[in-house]
Amino acid sequence: MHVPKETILIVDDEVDLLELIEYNLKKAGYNVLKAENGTEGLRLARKHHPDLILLDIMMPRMTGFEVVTQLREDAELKHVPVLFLTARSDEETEVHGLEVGADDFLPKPISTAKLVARIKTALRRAGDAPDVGAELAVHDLVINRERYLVLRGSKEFHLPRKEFEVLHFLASRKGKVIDRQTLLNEVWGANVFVIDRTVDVHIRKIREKLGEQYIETVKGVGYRFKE
Amino acid sequence: MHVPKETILIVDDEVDLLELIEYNLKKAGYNVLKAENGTEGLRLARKHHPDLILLDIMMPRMTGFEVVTQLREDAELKHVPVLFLTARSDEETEVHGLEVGADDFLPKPISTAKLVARIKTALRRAGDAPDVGAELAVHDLVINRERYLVLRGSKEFHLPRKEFEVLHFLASRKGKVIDRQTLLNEVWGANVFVIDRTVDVHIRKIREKLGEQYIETVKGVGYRFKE
DNA sequence: ACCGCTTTATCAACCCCTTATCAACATTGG
DNA sequence: CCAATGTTGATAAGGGGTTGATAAAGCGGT
Repeated sequence: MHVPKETILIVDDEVDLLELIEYNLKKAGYNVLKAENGTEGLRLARKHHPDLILLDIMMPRMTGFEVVTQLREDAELKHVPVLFLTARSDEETEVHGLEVGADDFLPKPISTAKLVARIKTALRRAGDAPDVGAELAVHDLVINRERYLVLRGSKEFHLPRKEFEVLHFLASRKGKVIDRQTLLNEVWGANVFVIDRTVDVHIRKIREKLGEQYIETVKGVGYRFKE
Repeated sequence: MHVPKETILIVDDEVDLLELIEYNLKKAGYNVLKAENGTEGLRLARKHHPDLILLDIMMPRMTGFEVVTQLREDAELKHVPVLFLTARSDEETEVHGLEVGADDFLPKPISTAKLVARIKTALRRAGDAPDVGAELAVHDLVINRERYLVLRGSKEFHLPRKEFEVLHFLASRKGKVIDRQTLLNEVWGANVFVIDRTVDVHIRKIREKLGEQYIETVKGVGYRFKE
């Protein structure tokens, strides 16, 4: 069994440190992406979906806090663990960092052993989350996330992105009733200005293509993928 | 809407510190369980399923490491977040602690603000994981809130929203008599203009579907879920 | 211009609340 | 002790309003 290496994004404006950490993490077996400021970090995160992000707080133009805030609003990135790495270790900063949605708060400098231990821990936790693999088999369907494709037997269904994401989200939590707001938060991303009637339309489109037998309406509450 | 407070188990052999932390966490709104050694801590954990465990490492008879190892082998407790809290802050100990399955590693002493921030973060992450505690088993019924359905054996009952909420509220307080006004406040929400005869009708609907054997009328007072 | 996402509009279903009536039981006056 | 009356809950039924389904059109990007 070959385990693909996890990818870690490091964002720090001190280039020397950036390269030192990169060296150490690569030696520990990770893929590494680098960014020298928050804007670039966000861009790389959205493009490559790293498994974890190491983030400096004090950076020109955009602080680490702002980066995390933006990450947490993005449906695709909201569950990526973020570790703050900074020389500023005053209490207020730390508390604020954790509250804004970071997963850990590490002093700078930090030994490689400690850093790797913290990274492993964060990745392990993220692995506990309902993060399904590339394929999700449910009922007589196979939902393949890599190929954006749904299979029933040998028949292929090509769903557009949002429809696919909605189906995938419901199927990955089959049995559970999901309310529209949760769907909007998880599939569309937080504070995106979208009316929740939109969800109905996507549900209907999915039912048109796959049939009525999968998604059940729970009036006044939400939708559920039948068990 | 009622939000049950999270329960935190503290395990430390220094009684003074135990009580100090207890005081601070209670003030922050948590339920607190205390244990003065690892064995007792494990016993309490298995009995009460706390939402988070604060664990000292250096304790007589059983170290924190051993406690975590045992916790991680228990299916019911393997996902409960564990925060180590200790005066020993040498690197080897910390790395080992994280590797053995702890979620965080905090120096002792620590300010209340930092401690609470770390606790919140750990609980938030745990909340992302699948939630097992959403089921309420009572009599021969299983009331599953996240699936919004009631099971008796293999038979499923789909109750509309209000009926479900009423049943769930009564069942979660089985034995207690609940008067109509309380039901209206808790299920319908405060300051909603609804006549309390409405409650009767919903009770009747529930009885029609599930039978008479669950909800008992206490004349002049309210309703009670039979024990 | 096509395609996918979102909104809007209309319609149908059904849930929730009310109302009305009846039954059970308690209370009061004779 | 009994009848009359009041109180309280059970039951049946209907209307109003909320909610979801559906069709269709607008919109923005590729």
